[in-house]
Amino acid sequence: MIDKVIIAEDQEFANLSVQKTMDDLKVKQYDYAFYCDDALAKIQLAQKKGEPYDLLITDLSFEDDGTAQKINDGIELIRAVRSIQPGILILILSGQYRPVDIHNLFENHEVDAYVRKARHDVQELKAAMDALSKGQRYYPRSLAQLIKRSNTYEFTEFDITIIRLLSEGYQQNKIPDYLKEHNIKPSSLSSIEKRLNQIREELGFANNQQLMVFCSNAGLL
Amino acid sequence: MIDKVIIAEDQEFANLSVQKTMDDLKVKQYDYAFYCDDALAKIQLAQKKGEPYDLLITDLSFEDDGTAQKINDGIELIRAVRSIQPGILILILSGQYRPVDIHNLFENHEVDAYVRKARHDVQELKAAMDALSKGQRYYPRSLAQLIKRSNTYEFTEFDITIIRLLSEGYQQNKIPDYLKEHNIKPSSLSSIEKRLNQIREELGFANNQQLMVFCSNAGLL
DNA sequence: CTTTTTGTTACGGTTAACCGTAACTAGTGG
DNA sequence: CCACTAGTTACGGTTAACCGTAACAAAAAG
Repeated sequence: MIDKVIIAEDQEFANLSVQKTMDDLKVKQYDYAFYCDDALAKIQLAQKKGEPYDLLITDLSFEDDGTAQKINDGIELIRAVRSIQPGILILILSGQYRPVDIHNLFENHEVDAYVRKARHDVQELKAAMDALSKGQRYYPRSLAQLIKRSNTYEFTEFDITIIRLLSEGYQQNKIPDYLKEHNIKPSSLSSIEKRLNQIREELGFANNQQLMVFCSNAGLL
Repeated sequence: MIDKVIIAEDQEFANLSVQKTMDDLKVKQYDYAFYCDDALAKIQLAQKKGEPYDLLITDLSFEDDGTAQKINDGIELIRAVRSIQPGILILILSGQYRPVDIHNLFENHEVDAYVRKARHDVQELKAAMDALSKGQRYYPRSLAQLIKRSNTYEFTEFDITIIRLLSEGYQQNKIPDYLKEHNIKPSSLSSIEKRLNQIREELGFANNQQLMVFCSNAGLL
């Protein structure tokens, strides 16, 4: 059973509605936080007291307002939480498609459920909670399809570096210098050209501009 | 006074919380819709009955689920509503920065208030409602700054066409053919080159890839 | 230690993109 | 009707990007 829940969500609208849903579901105890740091602190404290949370419901993107925070991102929060309480259930509640991030979460089995802030999100959340309480995971299949479709291709760290540099206005023939300075393994112009060529071919893109837009939309940059 | 409100918001979480806020603010009557078409129909009906809404609270992006809809976008909804009830107040409630869209809304004075789904959105919404009931507009200044910063440059329709074609993988020297086919006025390769050059210069970009990412982030494509 | 495989780099030819200049066109105003 | 201006187009030279091939290096397999 899921008796104790912590909600990390910076949007007040969403936070409130999730709380209300917890009421509807008769969850015995839940707390909420608007900042990752606060959520992490509460989880840590509960853990020390021997009354750990069963489930973390968290957004992926947190907005930076004035107050300085150590953690300002859902992914980082998840990693931090997993390091202090590996067994906690994690439910992602996110508004944006961030195919790359989500793909990683899927791959590493770091999360147990995913609910999008979308048309029937309340029902989705209830269904997810139901699945979790039965020991199941919960991924809407629409999401799984999206991931597959938009991220068949596996970008390496090297790829992302190149693409990032291009998106910052670097010229291809100046990238080798940058790579050498930063001790990145393949650093020749040939390697860069070959890699870009391969990526374009596999994704069926005609030019780099198309690739850039794709990566931008996928949240790679 | 704002006595009668219609809420158009597809996210159930947000819709619920807005309703709750209307309760808190003692708004006499409010209705809600999860689809643009539904919202528009309600506005039309109320208008005919001689009991028009004072305020429309709407999201900008609506998700396409199975059900076919005539209107599937906040901007379109606003235009449609304005055409049948020009005097209605409009409050945007949006999660994403869409600099281009928002910039247009600002420019054309089509909206009366803007609230972002973010950290203190409930207070923001209450403050916006307060301003509106006093006959004022409500734009958070953080947003105004963002607009200015990210959209100094004014893209023409021609610019956007070119950029769109490039983002779809068109080669520059094939774009003239496309333009001629579609009877778009400047159609020579020279014009395209010159325009791109000018845009890059004004925005301080070194290559097209950088421009593409910028346009993608600005929501131009 | 050799062979094979895999990956990286170097080089040259080709194509596309870039950039300046000049010719041409259309619209404006005298 | 003739300048004048702004915008468009045509052209040629330069640079960057693309692409194939072969040499080379490093790791894996024999």
